[in-house]
Amino acid sequence: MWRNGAVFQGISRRQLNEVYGALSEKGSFMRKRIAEILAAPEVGEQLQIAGWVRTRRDAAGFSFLEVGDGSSLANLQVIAEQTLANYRDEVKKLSTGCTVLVTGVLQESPAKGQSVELRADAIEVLGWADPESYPLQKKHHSFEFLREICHLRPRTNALGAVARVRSRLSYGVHTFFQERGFIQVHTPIITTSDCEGAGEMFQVTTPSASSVDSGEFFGRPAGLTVSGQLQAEVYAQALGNVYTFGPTFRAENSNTSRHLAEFWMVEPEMAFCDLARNRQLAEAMLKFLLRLVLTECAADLALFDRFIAKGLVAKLEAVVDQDFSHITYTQAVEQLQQSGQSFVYPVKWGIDLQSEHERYLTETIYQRPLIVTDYPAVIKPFYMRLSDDGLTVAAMDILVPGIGEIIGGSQREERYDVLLARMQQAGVDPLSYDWYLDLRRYGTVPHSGFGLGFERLVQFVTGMANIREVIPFPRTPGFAPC
RNA sequence: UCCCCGGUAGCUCAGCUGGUAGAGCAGGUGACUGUUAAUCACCCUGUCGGCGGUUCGAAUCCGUCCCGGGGAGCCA
Repeated sequence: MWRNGAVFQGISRRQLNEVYGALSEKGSFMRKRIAEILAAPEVGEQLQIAGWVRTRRDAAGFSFLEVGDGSSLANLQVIAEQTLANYRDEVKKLSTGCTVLVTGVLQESPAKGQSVELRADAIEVLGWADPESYPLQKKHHSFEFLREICHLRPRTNALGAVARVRSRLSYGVHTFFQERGFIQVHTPIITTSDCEGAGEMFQVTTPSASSVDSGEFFGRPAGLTVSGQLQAEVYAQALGNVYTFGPTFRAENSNTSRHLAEFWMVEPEMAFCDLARNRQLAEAMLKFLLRLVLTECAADLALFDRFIAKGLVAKLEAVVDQDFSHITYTQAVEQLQQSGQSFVYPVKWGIDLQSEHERYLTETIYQRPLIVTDYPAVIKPFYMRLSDDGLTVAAMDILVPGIGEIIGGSQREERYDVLLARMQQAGVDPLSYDWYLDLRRYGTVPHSGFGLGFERLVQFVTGMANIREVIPFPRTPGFAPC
């Protein structure tokens, strides 16, 4: 227990009291997170937990309460004896979803299923959950149903595990880049530049925009960002290596298990960097993140492995251990043509690879993450660097089994004349990208970067089939309940 | 947005070629039990996704809209 002046994990007792204290009607208390208790159980320790009742089972003269507080997948079993003052009136009426504050002593469990359990000295009910109307039951629910109650779904095992893994991955993204000297840049969410080729923009304006002189709040049409790349390039060409990690918006009417209208994207941008190093960084980053969750989220991954995607952990371990395969677009086309596989869309040099092609490459031929580079210039955006052959650009896609494209990136066109010509070919007005051209007029540098769809990463790591389950509050066409 | 499939009790689903509904789980009551998706008995539950049409009669057939799933496009 706490002693005055003690510091726990760098947090002072006063700070912890600010967070956890004074919640109970019986005065302040010091709850211990179940994850901490189970990580280093001390039999005989007097402690307090607070959490949600997962289930209550009655035995002769006492009840079992399974209590979870979200700190871990595992719950703590509470023994509630009938000698408790409120046993008959309250404890016996506890049901799934109720919130309780339990004070007691940790003891060894005589039965199988758990090594320790909390023998309650007092149980305070903080919140009831009427079993007649509480939607969550002690049984499996479909993810489609849970999506309709996304304010309650993080209380389930699977969605809680997703939230913990997602948080860890987010932390890992920052760790990876910060440890390598990358500067985080907060690129704008409201933007007036369309990152060409990145999809439809949501318009941003205000009903009273007409009261602003030009009729546009920002003096020109504005929208929610579809990519932070162009602005990240600005900072890369001042600070060297930068990254941006923030929300991204696409107004596409996409209805798939891999698309959201609002999602999070990780976009590093490196000055003095070519496509090969860009590729290496992307592979290193993915392996770093996978290694992180394999070691730090093992219990949550085990849940996914068992119930969501059999063999998940072995698959992730294999990705960490193996080198990613790398082929050029031209080689990909040849291999698809020679595969003997018949596709709905015939493979021909010059067409973009379709989903069926990408899946066949990564799932059937290579059976591991695959990097495809050097795509035809005609199917890629103007900012990608034109290669010496004049036909291809220094682009790369990283394809993973089950998801398809998880990363898209390129070396950027740093030559003013070539960039200008590519803009004109693409029908992009150079005047509206004058600031972008300035970066090539003054002290231009070869540079590269990529975009990682964060939710697709979480999907890949958790094995969740639908991207709507790996973001807390999914936004899709016709859906944004809270 | 396009193609295919689906929408029936709180949840997961059954309901053949039209005759206005049923199971398991959950919930309630009781019994039993160091239980752990506890067990046993009894009880309760429905605008059959919305609207319109065909028919004596529609959960069932037709049209349309909404929502979900699978695939595609767009992409991350």
